[in-house]
Amino acid sequence: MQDLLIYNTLSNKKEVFKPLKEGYVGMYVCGPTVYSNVHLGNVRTFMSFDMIYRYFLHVGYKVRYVRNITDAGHLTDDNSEDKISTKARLEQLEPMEIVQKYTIDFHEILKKFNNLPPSIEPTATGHIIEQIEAIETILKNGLAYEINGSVYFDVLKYNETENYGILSKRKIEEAIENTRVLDGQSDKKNPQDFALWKKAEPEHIQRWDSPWGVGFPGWHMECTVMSTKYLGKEFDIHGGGMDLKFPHHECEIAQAQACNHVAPVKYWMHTNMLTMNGRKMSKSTGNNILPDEIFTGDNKHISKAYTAGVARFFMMQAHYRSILDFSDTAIAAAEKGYVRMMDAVELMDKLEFSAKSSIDVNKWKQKCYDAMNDDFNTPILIAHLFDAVKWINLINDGKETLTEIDLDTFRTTVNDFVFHVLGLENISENNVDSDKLSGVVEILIKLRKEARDNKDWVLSDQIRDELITLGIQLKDGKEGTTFSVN
RNA sequence: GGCGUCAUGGCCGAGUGGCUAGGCUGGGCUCUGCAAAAGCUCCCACAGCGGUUCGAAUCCGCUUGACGCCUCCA
Repeated sequence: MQDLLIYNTLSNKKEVFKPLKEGYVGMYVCGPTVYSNVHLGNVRTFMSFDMIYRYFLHVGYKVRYVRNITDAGHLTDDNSEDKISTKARLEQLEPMEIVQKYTIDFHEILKKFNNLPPSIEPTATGHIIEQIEAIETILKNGLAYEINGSVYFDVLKYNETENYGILSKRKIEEAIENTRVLDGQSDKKNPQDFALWKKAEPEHIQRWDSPWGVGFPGWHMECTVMSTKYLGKEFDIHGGGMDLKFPHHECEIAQAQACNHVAPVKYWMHTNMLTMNGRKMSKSTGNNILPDEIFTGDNKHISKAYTAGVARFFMMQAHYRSILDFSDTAIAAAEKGYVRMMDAVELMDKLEFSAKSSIDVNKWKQKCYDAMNDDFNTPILIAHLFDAVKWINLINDGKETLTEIDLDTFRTTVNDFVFHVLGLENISENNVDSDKLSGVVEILIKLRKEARDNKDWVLSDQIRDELITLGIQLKDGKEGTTFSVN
């Protein structure tokens, strides 16, 4: 297997990926808090890791991909209540009804974007016992303290022997100086300390018994517990959005270290933000666009509807570690390129082989793998795939040739990268009525050919123009006329 | 205020110390009844100011600007 470079945010360098166990990959990605609809920015992160998951599978790794559902414990701004409970009260539903509603939404959206489901999708509420056990271990190890029914992680104590800030590159001493002291209501010894367990006030709906009384777990605990349970005390990759680096992932490291006395993760991977109007998409600020609004075009930021495939292609054209700015012109440009690529891929099936090859297929194929092996560089991969698009058209025109073996390699490689690695789908396959439609269009093409043979340009152009208003484009070539549906 | 990231041609977006990313748009040509599609081709950018180097968009420093995190967020 060729070397695969991964940018590790722990070292801020590209490193050669060496799995803990040869041939196996353990990957944990922080999933959503299911208290509202996922927006396009959330989708980008999961889509990036879907691509990474797909590539590992493609090159032959056995992957256990764990992605959690946060259905409890995620605290609101004022730290008084968790998000699920707040939403439950607002919508007058059971917390688990909120969880169910938005979990289903999450799954449906990701499916539309052709994301593969993870191997395991554990929930925070399903691991309360494990979380309590882990908190007891941390208490026993002297790195947490209980006050008034809540348990907090003792960051300063931890920092005496370990490095709190190893991931986010913060220095705890400076952080203390720069932390605003809000008021005296907190039980924490130090503002940097974070909750492992929170006491539930009487009005709090989600609550569980614990050695410290009735309460609920802190946000960071679930990921530590579930990653350990399903991937081990040490595992290969932990991913998530850039904005989770601090405090969430920093806390995860501290918790795992406090429990198991070992650094939990070999490679930390962080995906960058999707912006709109130059600002991060965010649920709280309202600067976001929902997937369904993309599909219907019903959002002031876009001029028309776009398919999930186009949106996926748009995101794959940028590197996962770069900020990507969403705009109507950007996604419209991506759509054109996407359609051109898909048309070529479809045309590829009809190509015929020759006695000689005029293209070095194996060299090109290697370039595709080199791109992906360099920290999953999908923009470079797509650039190479557009070389393939060009060749497909040229072979079709008889200006380039491939032998039977080369053509076979070529087809397999294109299909592998376009469909299996990038996870794109061919739009025409989604068209249920495509058989009937193409039958009708073929009739019109035949009628138009008769008109053209009779030099009846008025009729032939009328057929062509009226079809184009329906989004059906005729393409006259040497071998006759074909069409595409937009 | 602290920490961090980034500044690329009309737009979107890759990138290595010297050799054309790619997509979209626009111009020209081929093909075509005319178009479209497809192909070929042109428009050779790298925030500013210094420095290192035979040579830097790519390394270093400073300036300016943008964004992210520090408080819930993928």
